Amino acid sequence: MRDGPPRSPPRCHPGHVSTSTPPSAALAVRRGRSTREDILEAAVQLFGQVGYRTASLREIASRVGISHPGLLHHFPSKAALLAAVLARRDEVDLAASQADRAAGLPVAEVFARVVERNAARPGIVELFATLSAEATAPDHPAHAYFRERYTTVLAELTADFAELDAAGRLCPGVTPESAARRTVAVMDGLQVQWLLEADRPGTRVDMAAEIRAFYATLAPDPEAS
Amino acid sequence: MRDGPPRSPPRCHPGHVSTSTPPSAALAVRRGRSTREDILEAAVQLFGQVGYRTASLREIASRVGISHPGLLHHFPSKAALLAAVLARRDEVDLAASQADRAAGLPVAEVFARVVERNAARPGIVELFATLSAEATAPDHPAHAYFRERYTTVLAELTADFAELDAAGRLCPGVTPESAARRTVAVMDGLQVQWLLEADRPGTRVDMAAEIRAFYATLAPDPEAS
DNA sequence: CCTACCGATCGGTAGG
DNA sequence: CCTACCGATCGGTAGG
Repeated sequence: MRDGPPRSPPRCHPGHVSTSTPPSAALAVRRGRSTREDILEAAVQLFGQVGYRTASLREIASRVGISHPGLLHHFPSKAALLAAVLARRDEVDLAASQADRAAGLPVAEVFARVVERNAARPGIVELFATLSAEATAPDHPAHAYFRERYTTVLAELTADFAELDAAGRLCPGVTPESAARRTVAVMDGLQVQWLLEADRPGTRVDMAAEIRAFYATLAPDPEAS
Repeated sequence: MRDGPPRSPPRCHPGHVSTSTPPSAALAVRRGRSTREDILEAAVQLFGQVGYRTASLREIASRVGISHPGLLHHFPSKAALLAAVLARRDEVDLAASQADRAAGLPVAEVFARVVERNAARPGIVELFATLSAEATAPDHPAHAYFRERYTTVLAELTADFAELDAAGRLCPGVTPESAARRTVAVMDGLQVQWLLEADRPGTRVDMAAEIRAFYATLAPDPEAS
């Protein structure tokens, strides 16, 4: 039985390849773009599709158009590549969320936008859904990362809900910590449903809408009534 | 780098090994118990710990005390073993839930008990959390299984919530389908948090309590107020 | 960045 | 249920 990912030709980025590109330019097709970036992007995709452990450096390298020792020239080991992928995601996501927060958006909206951005990039959702389950194993190279990530996110969210609670806007009977856990859980769980429905676009969950509706049951929008 | 599971001696079942067992009986230690059962149990554990793709037949076989071709005598392929594991779980879980329903327990309690049973068997939780994320890939051998599973569970739960809704007991603004999706999502998401907290028992999520509290925000218990 | 190679491990089969 | 083996694939290294 074959379980691996289907082989695909090296991926190119939109705008980097045009029909007028002469065949002789094929080898230079990545010119002007860092190989490191290409590797990171391909790694996000494959880690997301098959998980970290099943993904092979050879497959990632081939999608970028280099050999696998070539890849190891940029990242000294498979675990180092994973770490770089995770660090990159954190940078990008954190920056976007902080911008939203700085713009004065309510916490509920900041979260809904995170989900909205995710829904536009299935590869990222696959990556985190697959990895967070895989990294549940204590000897997984991303185990510490995900533990810290969840601890941090839960603490931040708990603080946000505690603020709402102090303002009397948290539903009675719901503790800030419980609200935080549930919010993270709903986000994670909806992603699995969403991924499983990838091939029936019509009936797919609208993750952002669900999150907004869910949030409203925890801390009703004061302007809504 | 080594990513695989730590090697462990063949597992024995409580009650099957006593300190008075003579060393010469070691090879016959499985007598009286079906090898098939032992294989299934070991497979649940390893699939849960490292995922289906990373788990090896050799490791499972060695935990049972047989060779890997010996394992293939009982299950003709790795995918067949996975199918058997999933079928077994469905049998057991379905029977327990139907008994609870037949006993007249409200839907909320039936679900809380599913979670309670899960919390007592970390291996099963690991199995489903890991597999459901892994099986998100369309070419995974359990992809169809999990698609059907989610479709079925969501449909059943939606029907349950529609009944509550008809009785006027569903929170306003929440559709039965949305309530179902959220319930499943919270269960799945809490499991990931719970698994990541495996080594700090004190602060671990109480999954069943969270589910009960969550459910109460969707369809408040009429006797509670 | 390459070719060439290493030891290890994989699922499955042959043949008993 | 076993030993012995298969072709394929893995992460990483040597050496350039």
